[in-house]
Amino acid sequence: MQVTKTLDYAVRSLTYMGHQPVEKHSMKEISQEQHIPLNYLAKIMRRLVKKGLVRSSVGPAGGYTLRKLPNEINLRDIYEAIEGEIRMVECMDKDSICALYERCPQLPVWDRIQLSMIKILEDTTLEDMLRERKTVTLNQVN
Amino acid sequence: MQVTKTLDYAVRSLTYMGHQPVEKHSMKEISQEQHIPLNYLAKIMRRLVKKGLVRSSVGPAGGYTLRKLPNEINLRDIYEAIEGEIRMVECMDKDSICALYERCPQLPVWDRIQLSMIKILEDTTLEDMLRERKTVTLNQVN
DNA sequence: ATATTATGGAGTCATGAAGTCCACAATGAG
DNA sequence: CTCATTGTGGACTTCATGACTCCATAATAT
Repeated sequence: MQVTKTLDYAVRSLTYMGHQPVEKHSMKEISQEQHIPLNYLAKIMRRLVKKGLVRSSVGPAGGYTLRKLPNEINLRDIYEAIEGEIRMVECMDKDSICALYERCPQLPVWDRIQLSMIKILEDTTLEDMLRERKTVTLNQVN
Repeated sequence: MQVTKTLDYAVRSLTYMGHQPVEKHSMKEISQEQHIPLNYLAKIMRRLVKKGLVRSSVGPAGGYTLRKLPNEINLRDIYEAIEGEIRMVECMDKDSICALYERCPQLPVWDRIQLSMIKILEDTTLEDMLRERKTVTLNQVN
């Protein structure tokens, strides 16, 4: 039940791009600014492109741009782009116990947790996180 | 962000024992009834004993008993007995980015999710899960 | 005494996260 | 046109961890 490094990288890259949403950002730039291994970032960006979160252009002066405004991209989108569908439990031991003479008493619990998680993820946009950052920065300056 | 099989086994064993909370249940019995590999269950039970959730006695007619009533054992206890402290994020890249010129804009989000998760886990007791099971069983009979 | 039950710890196996490498494709600048 | 720059696709490596297995040992009821 952990946030993977890969997801962390993705979120960081996107928040970074969200700073100037219209500009193009090269992989190299993102990698350096956010301290993400270049080759690994490449892999991550591919997924984000494929899932339609960012647009890419190749060649010199190529790079990535957000496809939507920061307030239109929520964390669920990002999560699912990287990790796939959100699911906390695989139903285990399908054949014998669960199916036959009792139903899993745990499932409702994990379901509730999962739902509340999804809701929070959906309610949080890139913009929220950008705001978070600016506030903190300002606090630190004062 | 997955419920491990180990945790599943633990919860299932405990709900099973919660059925007759005072009785002693041998590992073999639990293993067979719940379809959990005996040797692996041994490992899990050790943790539950060490963390004070169940009491054990060895020798013939030995076995395990719940140390508290089912309504006094919540899922957080079980979770932490098996997986250790609940924590969704390790703060990554501690040295450079986070600490120096900005604070992580993601942290508040993961915190919120984690808190809501913990709350639900705490609010759910073994008894709740037992009730769940009985209800379902009755439904199936009718 | 002995069979039964739990304890402790080492060892195995498979999977997946995290990261590396490299050959290839697109494209803007001179 | 060509060449340096930037992204794409995929194979490969490394390491940690979950999910077991095995075995030798300790306690104890009969």
